[in-house]
Amino acid sequence: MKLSAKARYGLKVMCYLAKHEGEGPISLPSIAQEIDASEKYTEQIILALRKADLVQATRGMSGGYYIEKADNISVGAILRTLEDDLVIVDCISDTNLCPNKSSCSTHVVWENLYKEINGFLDSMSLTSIIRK
Amino acid sequence: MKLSAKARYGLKVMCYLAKHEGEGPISLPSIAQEIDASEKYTEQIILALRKADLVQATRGMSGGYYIEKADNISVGAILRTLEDDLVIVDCISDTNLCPNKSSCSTHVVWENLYKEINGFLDSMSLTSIIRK
DNA sequence: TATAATTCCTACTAAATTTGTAGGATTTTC
DNA sequence: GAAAATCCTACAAATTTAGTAGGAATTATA
Repeated sequence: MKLSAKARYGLKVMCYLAKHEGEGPISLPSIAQEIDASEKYTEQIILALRKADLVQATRGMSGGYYIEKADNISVGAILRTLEDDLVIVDCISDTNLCPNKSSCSTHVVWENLYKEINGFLDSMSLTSIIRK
Repeated sequence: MKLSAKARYGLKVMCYLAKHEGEGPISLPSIAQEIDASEKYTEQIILALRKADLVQATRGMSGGYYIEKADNISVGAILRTLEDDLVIVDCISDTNLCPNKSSCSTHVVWENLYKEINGFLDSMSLTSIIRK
């Protein structure tokens, strides 16, 4: 039940971009340096975030990455894209895996824990966590 | 952020034992069959639970495992013993890892998420989840 | 129009962790 | 003393995570 490095770095990236919202694109080297990871690794993380439409990019010289509305981006949305939808136990997403779903005492626990985690993380926006 | 098989099987074991509280010791082969895992693997899981004092055992012929007070055992306590204390990110337990703890926007998120998860799981007793 | 700085995309490798197996020691009942 | 059980530790296989690498495509600017 450890959070992946991808998710940890990813949220750092998003915080950094959120702090500089409206200042134009920020280049990969700057971001990688800020979060203290290699450029190549950082790139992969941002790629995922961009494909989930949480980050915007402009290519070419003087391009880079930026965030559009930090206030509308929840921590939950970020972690779900980097952490396999935050599915903590497969049986809650793939119902075929759990034929006796209704009679299983543990299934209820996983399902409620899943909701708890997601509810909590969705209640936090990027802006809310950077101003503290 | 996946729960380990150990934790999943472990909670199943505990539910099974809780359902038979007061009926005397239940042998490893019975438990392994119930949760659909090998005896050797099940044994390791129960060993951990016993060392955490969540399960009692009697050795020798006609021995086995049993639970004392299912009502006093929280799901949180079970998962913490099988899941590295439910520490989702190392910086929340090993403070040396996070020198800039106070200025780090993400640290607060992990810390609160940790509290949220533990609080939720601690609020559920074994008995509460098996009668449903 | 060439060049440099940038993002985009995919494949692969190394390290770490998880999952599960195995073997034998110890204890207790009958 | 034999059988049935728990106890304990070491190890192997499988899976996942973390990180590296290389090159294609795009764009500003000199």
